[in-house]
This record gives sequence, structure tokens and C-alpha cells, in this order.
Amino acid sequence: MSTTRGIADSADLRASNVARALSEIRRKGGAARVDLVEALELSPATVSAVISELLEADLIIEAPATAAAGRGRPRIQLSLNPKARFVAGAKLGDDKVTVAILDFCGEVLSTGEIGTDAPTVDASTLLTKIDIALKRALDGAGLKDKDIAAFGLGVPGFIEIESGLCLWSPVLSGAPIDLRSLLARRLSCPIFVDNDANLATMAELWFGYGRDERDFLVVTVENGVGLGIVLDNRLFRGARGLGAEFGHTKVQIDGALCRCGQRGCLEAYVSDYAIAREAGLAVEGSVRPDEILDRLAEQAKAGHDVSASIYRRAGRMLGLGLANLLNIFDPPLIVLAGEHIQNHELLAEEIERTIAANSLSVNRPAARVAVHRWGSQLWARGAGALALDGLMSRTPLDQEELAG
Amino acid sequence: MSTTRGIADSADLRASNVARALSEIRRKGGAARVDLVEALELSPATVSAVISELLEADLIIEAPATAAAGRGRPRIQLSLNPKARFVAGAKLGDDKVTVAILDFCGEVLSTGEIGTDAPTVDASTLLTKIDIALKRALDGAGLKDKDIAAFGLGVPGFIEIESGLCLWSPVLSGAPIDLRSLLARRLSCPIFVDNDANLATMAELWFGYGRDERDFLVVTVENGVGLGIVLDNRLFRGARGLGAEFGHTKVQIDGALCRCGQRGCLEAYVSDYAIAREAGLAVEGSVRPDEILDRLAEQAKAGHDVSASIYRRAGRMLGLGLANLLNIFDPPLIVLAGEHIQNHELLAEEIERTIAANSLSVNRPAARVAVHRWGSQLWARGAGALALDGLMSRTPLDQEELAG
DNA sequence: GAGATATAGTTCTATGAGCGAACAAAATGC
DNA sequence: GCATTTTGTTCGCTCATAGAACTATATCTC
Repeated sequence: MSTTRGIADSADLRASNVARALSEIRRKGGAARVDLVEALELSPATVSAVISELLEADLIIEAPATAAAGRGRPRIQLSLNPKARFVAGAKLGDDKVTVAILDFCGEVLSTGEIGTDAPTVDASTLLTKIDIALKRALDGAGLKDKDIAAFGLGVPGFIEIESGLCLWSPVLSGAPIDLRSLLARRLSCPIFVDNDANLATMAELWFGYGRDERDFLVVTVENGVGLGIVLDNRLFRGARGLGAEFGHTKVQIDGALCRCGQRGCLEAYVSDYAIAREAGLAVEGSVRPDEILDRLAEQAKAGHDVSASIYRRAGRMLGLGLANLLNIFDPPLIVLAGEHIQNHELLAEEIERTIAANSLSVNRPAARVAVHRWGSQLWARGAGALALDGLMSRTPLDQEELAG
Repeated sequence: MSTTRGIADSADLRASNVARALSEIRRKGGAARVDLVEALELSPATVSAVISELLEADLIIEAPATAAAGRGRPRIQLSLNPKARFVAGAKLGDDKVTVAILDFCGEVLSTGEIGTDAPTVDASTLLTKIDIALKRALDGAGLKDKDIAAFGLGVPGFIEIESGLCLWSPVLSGAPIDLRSLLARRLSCPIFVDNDANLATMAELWFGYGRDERDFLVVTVENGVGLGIVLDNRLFRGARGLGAEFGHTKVQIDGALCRCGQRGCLEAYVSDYAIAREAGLAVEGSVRPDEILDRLAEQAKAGHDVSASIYRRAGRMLGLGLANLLNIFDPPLIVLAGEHIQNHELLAEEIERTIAANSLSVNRPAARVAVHRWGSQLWARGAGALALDGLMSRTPLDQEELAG
């Protein structure tokens, strides 16, 4: 085992600088060569060489002469070439599979969806569903299988990143399943599989708050509660390659029963199913399960106290969990993401209060808590970001290495 | 701001390889050139050059011909030159200042101590006390001020690593105090200041479990509860350069009052002062404060149920906190460190039970929980490790850069 | 409008890092 | 005593970076 994944060879050095340049252009949404000289701490000569390689490979393009700001030769703006590569991202949700096709800039070109018709799916059904959704998305974008340079898949549950193995998932039966090998039967491009919380995090890193912050946390609240950790602009996936299991950290000793079988898990208070579980007592009449959350929110907003108390408790527990994260990581930002976070205003006050009462903050601004509503298409975009990240991060010019 | 702290220059490349070689020799406690070829993934030619620079600088020495193992030319064992540098480490504890002098290998040559005679000290007193303890330690080792190549100081509380600023400490009055500048008046070598939990972590990284694990956590239990996080062989100090405030993560909503003013902090259940607080009700007769913990432990071991229940609750809360850490970081190892961890057997069973009941573990061995008893000299050694780390980590050959 | 000035980017050359290959060193095996 | 094996060094090549001189392209000034 090597001490630290380092740069040894001088060819690695160039590859690393090419990757850094590409990454910087992406993060800033475009940059001139001078900007890179500054940002990467390289000489103009080197940047020139690095950029000409990227131009040669058609990964970036020169902008057609920007309006000159001041004196001197105007800077030539460089930006990613959107048509350089296309990737696909898929998200396996509770009731459907969504696939998105992204261009090299991360713009969504098209999406495709199909319902799963059952609470859990098995491996072969999953493959079929992905196949259908992918076909729809490809048709929408006017692309073929072979145009896809990388594929990202997000699944809730425990995923071993290195191997692409799903150890357990609430929506997959028959685990452990080797998802990477499964997909490799269908696609010949590199395949990246990850926990869904990490998708959201990757998307924030690429398209959202991550462009401004080098360290932040993403907490996803859906049927499960997930955590993505970004340290030094990189996604941290737990010491042993599993994601962080924030949803099962305990906020109450011997507390509410969680679907994992333990008690007092954060998830057992704030996830969609936990709220729906309590909602049964608050919502009048027999309501379809997928409507119950909406009705509950309605009632709470209208001032119905029992309904509001459900959100208050959830907000309090989530706030406590967040306060604990703040104490451990001290990040400048936490992003809350999820579909039902639309009802965030019902939680917000209690979250804020609980954080304030339970986190230490010495001599520095308190962490910002931002809220991001996430629909299934955004999840799929996150999966695409995962694929793009895989393509760009290490050796953007020699992608043959990745394949297989 | 640069994208990632990377290697740009080819001179950086050499510096990095020199540092990597030195670090590998240290971690393995000695290595031959072939070993480094393997471990660092460099060519024999490069290793040869790198090692000759280190030999030239007298930082390492060649062992006088080891017993040949098999056929072929016997490998020349390389090891750190203990006399290459000397560093000092100081720990400010509850009631005393301890200083240790370490050689380049991290061996303790001598120590010096002096009591602080008061619950808190101010800046100038601290400087005086350190001065006295340092003088004693230097005398013991037969060294002078100018022989010290780096100084590490550990203080409980909130320390801003980059600046060396103490924002708050339970044992220092008059915060914020610029500890680095303060010490710079006395010593002209590079000075590193850190949270005491990070000292313990650094020491584990250098002398303890860190030699075998690239990822682990250290939880220190004393008057405060601290956390050190090692990811990829490096100490992580929180996104904003403060240590992790594990002691103030909440294990009980609206729980026991903590000296930070909040409620339900882990520290309020398991720290020495929390146990002593409850011990007042369990220990008969009026007992001197520093004896109360010993008496309590005695009674608990003898089967006194009220005493035992104090430890049971502490163990339970600590277990819950540890389970949360396991869920978030998924490390293969957690080290518990502290002076009164000597009573660990009173906590162990409850800790183990609570961890088992509250952490998720899928398809992999459960994390090991190891216990390390830490006296004040070990703390000081940790501070020395901090200084050594500062000397070696970046550019071991050009240490002029660090000074000032 | 022409030259001065300022900024961006390129080209050329020197330095130096790492690698591969040939080589030297130092042991064991037969 | 010579082949074999393993370790470490030296030499020549390639390639990446930096610095400096240079080119390109704008605005400013008079």
C-alpha cells in the first residue's frame, strides 16, 4: 500500500495539471489562461501547453472574443465543450427509475422515466427498467448507446463504491448485487455506482453550492436520511468506502423504532415514512399513502396543532442531528436536500432553534443552512454528475484506462 | 485559492518524494531502498537519489549491515537519525504543565513538569511555567534552547491551528490568546499549537495504532471529551481549522447540564468532572476532589450498586456517541484515550453493548475499540509528535521556510 | 491617428526530475 | 570458483516546468 496517493512520474504531473485545469474551468464556469496561472499556481508557459492539449482533445473551446473589460489584449475565455462527451445518470427511487442524459457541461439534455410498480425490484427487473428509461432518454436527446461516455447510478442503501456492489437497499431485493457488472452487460462505458446521498452531494459540488465552498455537508431527507461530506473539494465516502450512515445516528436513546430495527435513529423521526407514520393519527379520513404527506402539510400550515406538532418534533430531531454534525465537522455550510423538503418552512423554525441551542460556535459566523428541493430529475442529474466526475477527475485525456 | 493543494513544480515533486520517503521510513520504523521502491512506486534510480539527499542532510542513517536473510546482496536498512533534530512538546493540563524533549525518532529523552497552582492561568503565567518546565526538560536531556528544532503545544479548548490562536480554553484565562506569538518571544523555532485531542491523535498516528491503520478515530476522555480524526493517514482538523467538538455533540435532548451551558452534551455524562459531580452522592464522607474518582471506582469494583450505576450511565452515553461516530465515519478502529480510562473496565461492557445496539454494520468486521491510558507525559509526547510532524511533513530538507 | 502603455498568450531555452537499462556490489548455492 | 540472486548506482533519454524574450491586441494620451 502506498503512503499517499501521490504524483510520482512527471507524466503524472502533466496529467494532474491537465485535470486540475479542466476542473478549475468547470468549477468557475469558464476561465481565461491568466486565471488558471493564478488559480493553479503554474507559469503562463505551462498553462499554455496544458490548455493546448485540452483544446486538441476537444474537451474545451475558446469563446468567440468576449467584450474587453479594460486595457490590454482581451482574455480568451475558455469553457467546457458541451459536446465533448455525453453521460447518463440513473436514480433508482421508491417507485420509479429516472435516467438523465447530460452533456459535458452538466446540462440535462433529456430524461426518461419508468415506474417500478412494486416496493422492491430484483436485479433483472432493475436492468430492464433502466434499459427502458435509458432508451427513452437517449431518444429524447437524439443519441445512441455508444455516444454515452460514462454511466452513473444512484441507489439508496449501502453501496461499496470501489466494487459497485450494493450490499443492501430498501428498494432492491436479492442483495448483495454487483450493480456494476450488471450494468456492464448493457453498456461498455465506465460505470459508477454510489449511494443516493452522494449523488446529491456530487451535484451540489458540480452545479450547486460546491462551486463556492470547498467544505460542506449535504443532508438528504426522503424515505431515508443521508449524508454527503465534502472536504477540500472532494467527496469523502467513509473510511471503508461506504457512505456515511447519518440517518442511523441516534438522537434519542431508546427512541422511536426505525426500519433498520434499532431505536432512536434520526431517520425514525424525520424521514418521509416516519412522518407519514404519525400522520395517520392526524389526518382525518382514509387517505391514499402518497397523499397523506400533502394533506398533513396542508393541515399544519392551516394551523392544525396536532399536524404542526409532527413537524415540530421532526424539526427538533433534525436540528439536533445537524447540530451534532456542526460540532464534529464545523463546516461553513449544510445543504438540506429532498423532495418533501418543500415543507421545509414547517420545520425551519424548530431546526434553527435547535441548532442554535445545541451547537458551539466560537468567534466565527454560524454555519449557513441552505435548502434545496430535489425532484427525481435532479437526482438523475446528480447521477450524471457522478459519471462526469469519474470521467474528469483523474486522467481526462486517457480515458481508455477507465473503461472496463 | 488553488483548487487542490497539488504538486506543480518539478522541484515540488522532488520535495514531495523526499517527504514521502522520510515518512515511510518513519512509519515502518526503518526500510531498505527496495522497500521504498515498492511502497512509493518509484524507480530504483529515483529512490537512490532521494535517499542520498536524505543521507546528505543527515536526517537518516544506514544501519551497519543487517543479518542477510536470503541470497543476493543484503539490503541496507535505513532508519531515522535520532540525533538529526530535537523537538519539545508541551501539554497544558488541568493542574500542571508538562514538557517533553524528543529526538528525531520520537523517543522521549527527558521531561519536565511544574504545577500551575490555580484552576486557570493567564498568558504570562503560562509562558513562565512553560519556561520553567522546558528548562528542566532541557537540563535533563543535556540540551540548550537552540538545539530545539520545533515546539509543539497542546491546550484543551478551541484552537485555531493555522494562526496558533487559542479562542477559548477551560484552563486559560484572558482568551483569545495568540499562543504562537507568545511562544515566539521565547523560542525562535517553528511553533505548532493544537487542541489536546489532536495531540493524542498525532501520537497514535506516529507511535501507536496509526502505523497500521490509515483511517481511525481517537476519542479522548478527561475533563473534556475530544475527538481526533485521521483520514488517509492525515489528521483532519475540521473544515475551518478547529478541532472536532465531539464532547458537545448531544446524546440526550434536554439532558444533563454541561459546563458549556448547553444540555445533553456527551461531555456532561462521561467526562471526569461529570462523573465526579455524581460521585458526590455515591461516595461516603467528605473526600478531597482529586480522590473522589478513585474512591468511586473502588466502590464500583467492590459491587456498590449506586457507584456502578454512575459508570453504567457514562458507558451507555459514551457508547451512543461512539456508535454515532461509527455510523458517520465507518472507521476500522476507534482509540479511547485518557488518564481515567484506567477505569475502563467499569465502562467497557456497557460501551460494547450500546455500540452493538446502535451502530449499523453491513458485511464487514465491526470496528475495533482500543483503549489507551494516557498520563501527562504521553500528552507531552503527543505535543512532540505534533512538532515532528510539522518538521517532516512538507519540506524536510528546506526547513528555513517554516521558521518565523 | 500614432505612439505609449497595459494585459494576454506563445515560443524558445535551460534546468531538473523520473525512468529504463546497463552495470556494480555483495551475498548464497553448487 | 563460478553461476545465481538480489540490491543499489550510474548514465543517457524524455518530458514537464519556469523564465525570458517575444508577439498579439486592446486602451490611453496627446
